[in-house]
Amino acid sequence: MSMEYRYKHPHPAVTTDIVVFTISDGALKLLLIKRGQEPYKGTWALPGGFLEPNEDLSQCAQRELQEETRLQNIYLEQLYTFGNPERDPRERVVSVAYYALVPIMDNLPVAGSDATAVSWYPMDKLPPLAFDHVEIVNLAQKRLLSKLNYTSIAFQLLPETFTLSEVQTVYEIVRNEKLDKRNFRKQITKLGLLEDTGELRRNGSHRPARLYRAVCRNKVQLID
Amino acid sequence: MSMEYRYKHPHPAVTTDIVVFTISDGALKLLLIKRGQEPYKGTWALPGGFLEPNEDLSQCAQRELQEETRLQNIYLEQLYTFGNPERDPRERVVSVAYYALVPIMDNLPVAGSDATAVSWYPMDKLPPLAFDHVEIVNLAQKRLLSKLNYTSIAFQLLPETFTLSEVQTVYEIVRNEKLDKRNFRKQITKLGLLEDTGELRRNGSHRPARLYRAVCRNKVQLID
DNA sequence: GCAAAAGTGTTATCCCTACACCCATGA
DNA sequence: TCATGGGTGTAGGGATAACACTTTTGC
Repeated sequence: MSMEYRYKHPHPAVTTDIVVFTISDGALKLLLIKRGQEPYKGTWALPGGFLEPNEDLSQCAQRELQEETRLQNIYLEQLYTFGNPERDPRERVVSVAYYALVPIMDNLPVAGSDATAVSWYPMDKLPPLAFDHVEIVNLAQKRLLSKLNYTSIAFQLLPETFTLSEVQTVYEIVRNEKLDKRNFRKQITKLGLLEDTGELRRNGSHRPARLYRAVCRNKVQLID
Repeated sequence: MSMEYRYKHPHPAVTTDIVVFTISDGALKLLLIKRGQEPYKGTWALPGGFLEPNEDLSQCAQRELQEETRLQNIYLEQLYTFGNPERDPRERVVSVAYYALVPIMDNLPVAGSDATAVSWYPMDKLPPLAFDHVEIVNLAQKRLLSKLNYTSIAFQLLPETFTLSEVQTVYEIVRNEKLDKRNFRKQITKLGLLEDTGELRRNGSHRPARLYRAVCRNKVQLID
């Protein structure tokens, strides 16, 4: 394809970048991709790419996300749009940033579609990032933290069924503080978002834990 | 200028649209502009326009806002980015929406730079809007309402100095409900955001009201 | 029986809500 | 003196925060 696209006025390129969070090994982690081309070749960066002519912004983010993780039904929300004229050395690029939450899993998928390196990094040990991606990541973390307080977003970081201790762990890791077990359970159950599955999980050599399900896992809602 | 801009891949046009709110005559009002050209010629629309090659997104919004209102130092915040491929019939347009808050004024400026009609509409009597602007306006109103609860954004709708009753009026109009005077005053003063100017405003035939100033009017901050 | 995580209540404090009257002024 | 909006306090109920022991299981 050597076709050219012509416009009477200058048009910036538009991309989406996705901040993909998950929790594993007791830490909040971020999905990064090692760039295979200039600029910033060899530097870690957020997954993302150019907007196709006939897709909506969220479709673009979803497509890019799936190309990197092969994951379906991942929670995805628009974060902010970054348009500093200098943010990409090649040309003017406006990037619509999204963030995504991948549920806790035993085997985190990282298979990239091509030979590029893909890896989960703990938020407190991030490598240097390309472009203005540090800024995007910081904003996403701030948003996640504050949404935890007034929405049911935490369940997007949990699998279909989970124990109350696992919910508490999500809150503790994202907020980076220990919480009181009894108070936490009172609060979280009072919200009416949890349904007891009636099943138990027998884990190690200790009392089994009740398994719960989020009443509406498909939509994040305001609470209180 | 008959110059053409060429790209190897299709690039959408990028615009900003601004949802400009103010309060007057006891109602939340929105600044609208009657379109002078197709598409949607003669229909009311949000102020906004194309991103220039060397300006940041917020600069673009600020510039468009100033061209319509001649106002400086207006609070401006990015809202959301709209990119439905069908949202503009001419070409693919991605619009970064902002919202702006204009303080209560006696003489609201509406002088457009050119001959276009510019007008403030009460939110409960909006005319039909061009493009997807209804959607943008609804989202902005929702955002304003929720930010009122956890930030000091209300002071952006007030002049330099103001009475407690005026603050209460802002809350009542945006939230569309009456509030208890004593409880409101206790809450708002407890936040530590208000500074007593020591001056009084003598208004009508009643006791004069104390005038207050927002401690940090230049930055909107989280409260609680 | 012992280690390890699950589960469970009470009390003191703070915050929110409901509610009604006096004050200072201009006409 | 009257009409108008400005200004003030208290009491009851509900939410929040601090705090420790028993239960169930696997080994």
